[in-house]
Amino acid sequence: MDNETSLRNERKRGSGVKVVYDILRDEILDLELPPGSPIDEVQLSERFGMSRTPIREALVRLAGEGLIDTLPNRSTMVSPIDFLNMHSYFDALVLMYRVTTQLAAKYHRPEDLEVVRALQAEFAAAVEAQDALAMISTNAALHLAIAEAGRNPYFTGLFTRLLNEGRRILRLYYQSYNDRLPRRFVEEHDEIIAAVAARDTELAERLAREHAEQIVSQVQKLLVRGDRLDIQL
Amino acid sequence: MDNETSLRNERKRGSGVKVVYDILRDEILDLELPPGSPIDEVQLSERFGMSRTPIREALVRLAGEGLIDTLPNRSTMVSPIDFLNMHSYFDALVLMYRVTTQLAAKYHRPEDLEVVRALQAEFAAAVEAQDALAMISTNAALHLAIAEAGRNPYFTGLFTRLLNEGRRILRLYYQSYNDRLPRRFVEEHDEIIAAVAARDTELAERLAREHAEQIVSQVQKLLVRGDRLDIQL
DNA sequence: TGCATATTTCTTGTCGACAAATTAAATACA
DNA sequence: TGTATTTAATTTGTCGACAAGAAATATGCA
Repeated sequence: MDNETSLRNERKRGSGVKVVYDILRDEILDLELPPGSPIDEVQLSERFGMSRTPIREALVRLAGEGLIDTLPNRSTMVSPIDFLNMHSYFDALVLMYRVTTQLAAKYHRPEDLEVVRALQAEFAAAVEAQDALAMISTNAALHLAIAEAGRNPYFTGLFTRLLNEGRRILRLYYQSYNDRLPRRFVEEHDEIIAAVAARDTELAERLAREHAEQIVSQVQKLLVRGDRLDIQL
Repeated sequence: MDNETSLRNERKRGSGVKVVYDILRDEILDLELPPGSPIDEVQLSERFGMSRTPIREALVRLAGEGLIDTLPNRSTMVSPIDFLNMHSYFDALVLMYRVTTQLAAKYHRPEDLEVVRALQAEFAAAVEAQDALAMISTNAALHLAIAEAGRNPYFTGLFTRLLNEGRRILRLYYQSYNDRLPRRFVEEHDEIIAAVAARDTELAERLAREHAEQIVSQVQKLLVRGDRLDIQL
């Protein structure tokens, strides 16, 4: 990728770290860098046309979010997906779905709903177009927008992290996303948004819970199928 | 502190970052570095007797946990405590109390309870000795041990962060911790531990919730009092 | 040939120095 | 005297180089 190194001289001071961080983060979440991939600092510094210092800073941040694992004095690699403790993940995901949606119903402002509805339209379009990748990302963006409307940075922070992890997992199985299930998700989204708009916290929470459990059970099915196919990570 | 610089030559490769990180983290949480304090890299590098590189790495990690704020190309400082959005904090704290205790009741193993009971004994001793600082730290350690028994790293991660934040807040008001309220906490802890040991998830969750709300309402009283005293941060 | 030891290679961790951005100080001007 | 502009000083961001630790390779010995 020489268009990255060519940016060497026109780069603003301090922006280098963010660029590297963003690109690597996306590549990890999109599985372009699959779990277990070795991360070589000099290689990256050559690729991005900068010294190892900003690269290392980006890597430290990625490690802080659990996206890469660093073995002291030894290699660093993309974090494996922990299929063994997946139930922990699902527990946390469902709870964050519930609580962020509930808080959104409580604290949202009119302008929040505009963003949410726009993203829901994008999600519906992705479903209509059978674009599984777009479904995954717009779905995450939608639920994150709802969470933002709840205005609790602690929950949105954890939820962001969980949705990112989910992006990696779903990426593995996006082929299986071609049945009619996504249409049901569109309807459920509409119901959730309506409950949020009506400030019905109880209903919003219940719908979010059912929606989340729906997704989880679906993903779990995919995981079981994956295990049978001996997918290794 | 020359005993820190004197470690210059006997330092193991790679340990420098951890040392700086741990020390700064404690100093921030104990309010030895109060919110808003400027963080100077060269000053720290002189203090710890190492170059700016490992110092910066430690600072990046601290920034990742929200303990310091970095202004690009400008100074970096200890993060202020956000009193305006305190309710977000309390919401998250109460929920984590509830969910981690509930999971502990579900998933704990016998050896977990030994650790928990030992920490509860420490907490009781701190209460008996009227040592407010020890109360704060042993209380956090106790609840974190309970959370660990629940075996959900996502929840324990967020809970750790929240308890740390709480350490900073309580530190502000530890003088006010001299009434008989802590004794009640000891009893509540005993009840919670008993419910966890009995694997009564519902009871454990309810007790944890009441316990957490107890603490929150108490801290809120302190905060109101603090505002009246015009404490600035 | 098989195994232990020594050597080389490779990657990371740390360092000192320089350059850019910002703030503080100093100077010029009305 | 007060304000605007220029200059100096301070602090961060980046760089290239070196050293330490671990892995890979080569060497020595039975």
